Amino acid sequence: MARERKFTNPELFKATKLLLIGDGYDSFTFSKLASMMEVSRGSIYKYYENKDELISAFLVYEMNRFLQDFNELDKSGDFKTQLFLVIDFIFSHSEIHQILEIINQIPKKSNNPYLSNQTRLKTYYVEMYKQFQIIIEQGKKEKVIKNHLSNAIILGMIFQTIAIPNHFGIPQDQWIASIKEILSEGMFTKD
Amino acid sequence: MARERKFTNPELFKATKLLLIGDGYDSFTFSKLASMMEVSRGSIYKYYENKDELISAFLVYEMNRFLQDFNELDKSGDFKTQLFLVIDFIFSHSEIHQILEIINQIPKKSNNPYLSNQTRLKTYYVEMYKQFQIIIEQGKKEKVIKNHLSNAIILGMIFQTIAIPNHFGIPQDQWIASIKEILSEGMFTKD
DNA sequence: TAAGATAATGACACTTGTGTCACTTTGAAT
DNA sequence: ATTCAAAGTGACACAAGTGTCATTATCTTA
Repeated sequence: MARERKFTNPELFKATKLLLIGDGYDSFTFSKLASMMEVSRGSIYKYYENKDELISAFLVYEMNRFLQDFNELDKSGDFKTQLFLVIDFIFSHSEIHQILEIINQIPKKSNNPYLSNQTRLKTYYVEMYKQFQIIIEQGKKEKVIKNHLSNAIILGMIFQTIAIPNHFGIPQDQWIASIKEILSEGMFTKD
Repeated sequence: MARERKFTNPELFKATKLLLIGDGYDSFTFSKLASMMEVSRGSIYKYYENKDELISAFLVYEMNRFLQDFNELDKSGDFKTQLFLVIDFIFSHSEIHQILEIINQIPKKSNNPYLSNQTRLKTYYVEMYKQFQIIIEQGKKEKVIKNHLSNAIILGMIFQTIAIPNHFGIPQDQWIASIKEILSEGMFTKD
């Protein structure tokens, strides 16, 4: 017994993603979003009180999907296969790097009373880290990964590499192959 | 036969750097800068037409200093020593990563007639790349660096690593040592 | 087909930043 | 001491984003 909605939440998030990845957090405005959705700006306020609330909800949505996809990865196979599978996975979800950066750009306000999206985001973050830690620990146990390297640096290196700008347009598969090689064996020749 | 200035250019750039590195390009405003310098906003307009012009000038200034410092590095010693010297250097100038990112955030306008700061910035960028390329090429000639890895990816890996967030507060020297090790020998144990 | 619940709209008041400029202040040179 | 060029100021008009809300539109169901 009500009017039909002109847009769904997933549609909203799709447009949000485009704007966020294209222009970044600061340039994101309800005006742009509304005109992209061909909807009045006021209507968005019916569902989200402001920019930060919408973006938080969007990030939760994205992280959720990311973790879900990650959990569906094939967990069989030896460690090396699994590590490379994970690297491929991260590359095929390369927006995750920008998304994680946006999380830190949302100003922390002490407004929401109970479990706000902000807190939930942190939970997801920790959850993601745990998942990766498990794999790394396994690698160390199997003595494939050097034991004296901290998990933090290994995780950091893997995540950071997806953000390396490919200025010279090297083909994606060659690019990824090189990264895998450097991460595992380094850039030096064997002596 | 004129009044004394309340602030010098280097002072202006110092404050600019603080604001840019702290809050990023988008949040940078003349208001904040003026209040940080304890000067009226209008006075800054005496020297720079707008935010973009000031930031361009600042970036030129910073890149200049960076390249100058870089050129003063000890160029003797074998390749490995030199590479590690460069990595140490980049880490001790870790703001360079954020500065390079800001360059891409300045909107490109077709206003300035001749050699604008924007073009000069590109020149510096290319210049910097050349300097590093030379070292890498030498490494390849000396057969220390694997020949089949593209310079782009080697440079990218080195630069990107300085931006890895050290969430767990691992001591700087241990952190850098790990990065050097991974970059050169990888994270896998020798089989 | 009329009711009424919900969706959407657009105008309003407010905030923050921008760029300009007539005016005031300052201090070195005469 | 006076002059005056350059430095500095703050008010003004404008632009763009924000959040609100009375009003209008649309769809379902009874």
